[in-house]
Amino acid sequence: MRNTPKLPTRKWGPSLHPSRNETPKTLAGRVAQQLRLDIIRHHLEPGERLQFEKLSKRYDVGTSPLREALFQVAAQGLVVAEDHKGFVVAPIQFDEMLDVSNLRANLEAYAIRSAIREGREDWEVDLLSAFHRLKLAGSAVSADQDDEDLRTEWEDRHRAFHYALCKGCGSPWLLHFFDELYDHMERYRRYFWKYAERAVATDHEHEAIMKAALDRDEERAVNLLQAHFQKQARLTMNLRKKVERATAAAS
Amino acid sequence: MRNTPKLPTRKWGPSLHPSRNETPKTLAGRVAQQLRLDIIRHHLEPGERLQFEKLSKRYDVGTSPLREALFQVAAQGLVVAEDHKGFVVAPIQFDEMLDVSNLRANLEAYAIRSAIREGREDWEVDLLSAFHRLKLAGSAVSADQDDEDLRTEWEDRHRAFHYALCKGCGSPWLLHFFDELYDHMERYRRYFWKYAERAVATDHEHEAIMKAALDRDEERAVNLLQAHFQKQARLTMNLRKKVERATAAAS
DNA sequence: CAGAAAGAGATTTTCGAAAATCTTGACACG
DNA sequence: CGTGTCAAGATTTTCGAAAATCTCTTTCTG
Repeated sequence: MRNTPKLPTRKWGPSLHPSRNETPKTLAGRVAQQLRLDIIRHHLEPGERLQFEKLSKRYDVGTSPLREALFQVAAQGLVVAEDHKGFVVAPIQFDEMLDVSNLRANLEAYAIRSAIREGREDWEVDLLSAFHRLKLAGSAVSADQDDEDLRTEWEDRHRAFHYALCKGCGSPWLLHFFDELYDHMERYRRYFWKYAERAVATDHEHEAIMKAALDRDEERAVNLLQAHFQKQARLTMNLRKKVERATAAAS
Repeated sequence: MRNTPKLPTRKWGPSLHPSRNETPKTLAGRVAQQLRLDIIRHHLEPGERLQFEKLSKRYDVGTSPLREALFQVAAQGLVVAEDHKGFVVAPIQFDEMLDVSNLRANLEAYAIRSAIREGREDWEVDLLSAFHRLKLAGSAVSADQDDEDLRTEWEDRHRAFHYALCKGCGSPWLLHFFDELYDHMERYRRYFWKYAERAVATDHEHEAIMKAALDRDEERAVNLLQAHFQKQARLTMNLRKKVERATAAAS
């Protein structure tokens, strides 16, 4: 045993979404996180130009960390960068939303299959508790449909539930892609809050999926999941028409 | 028609892998590209520390563009960043390689299904020509198995072939993930050149997949594709043992 | 001798200004 | 009237040095 190389903290996998883990210790990292949230929650408008002077003031940082943050978020697609022309908040595009949704459906179906085959005990436990947390948030939201914070809490738990579903698959790369896609999905979903009627009840769908997963019934679980996504897609299509009518009428 | 908003250059989708499109106009972008290549082609060792002074000299740039480049590549997972401790070339890890391979198998299967259903004429044409280019490179390589440039040319065309296979699916996000994963895969494959016997003939496998795709035979195409990946996975497992024996013997 | 504290040196991170590039609008020309 | 050129202003990109953080060795203490 010559030289014991100091063991790395994380096991392996892509260097992962910095956002959901812990708060970064550098300015750049923290700004990147804030930027992500501001975009997902529409505190920055889709298509808005992100000028350095403005952002510098807004986040109270110099150009270097700002620039680094912007690149981090750009790599994820939430902002788009053009050389020598600066950065722009990614536009809202329905086609992209459907693309993201379809990919998620495929990815999660794949994940759930692996999880059902290989998921260990703690996967089941986590999944169960994630569902209950989601359910609680769900009833809170339906009690007061316009409370922003409640809604945000529900969003977080909804993400956590789907994440828990996938987690058992044991594929860091898949979970990484999950995070990236979910950020976009959440952004789109929040966009629609402005236009849509609220709170489509989906608790029982989630419950059914979870039960199938815990029963280790691969086909049933995947079918329910696919149906879950297809329903979302249908709703999206309807909203699309609605929104397009609304914006057309406004001009 | 009040104000015609100037039409954006790219249609939609994630702001995509800057690497394969065109050379960036900023220093940071160019350095990022170079960095990617240097890592994929093992001009920078796995696990190697990337210090600013060294890299500054190597690429002849200041800290700002270097830092930005590093973040771009880190977002892709080819380098890992740790706050206040700098950047490191992502280590080689067999488990991760299998993960990447499995995900690719799933993603490409999904893509090929969509492509077969929705792919237009130009998809078929591109696929056919990509295959021929691959085949030519293949025979060049088998004629001289140790020529680095030939090998690199083959790699590029191999990527192009798989890309062409997926391209018809019309999902920018999927193609984005494809690029990211393929970079890692290529890196691993090149890593094994050092240890493995060369040039496993796979032309006929590629040809069979392509034919099935052009016949629009979904099931056949997907099955062949899966088999293609499984074969790779088996080879990888064997190599893994080999390499581990080799490195164990060396210490 | 083990373990904590402190300081020097190395390295990363951030800042502010200089350089490079893009945009806009005025002006000249066909 | 449309088109191309040029300069001024706005904005992004890059540089080099200052500030902050980490690492490693030494020293001190129990």
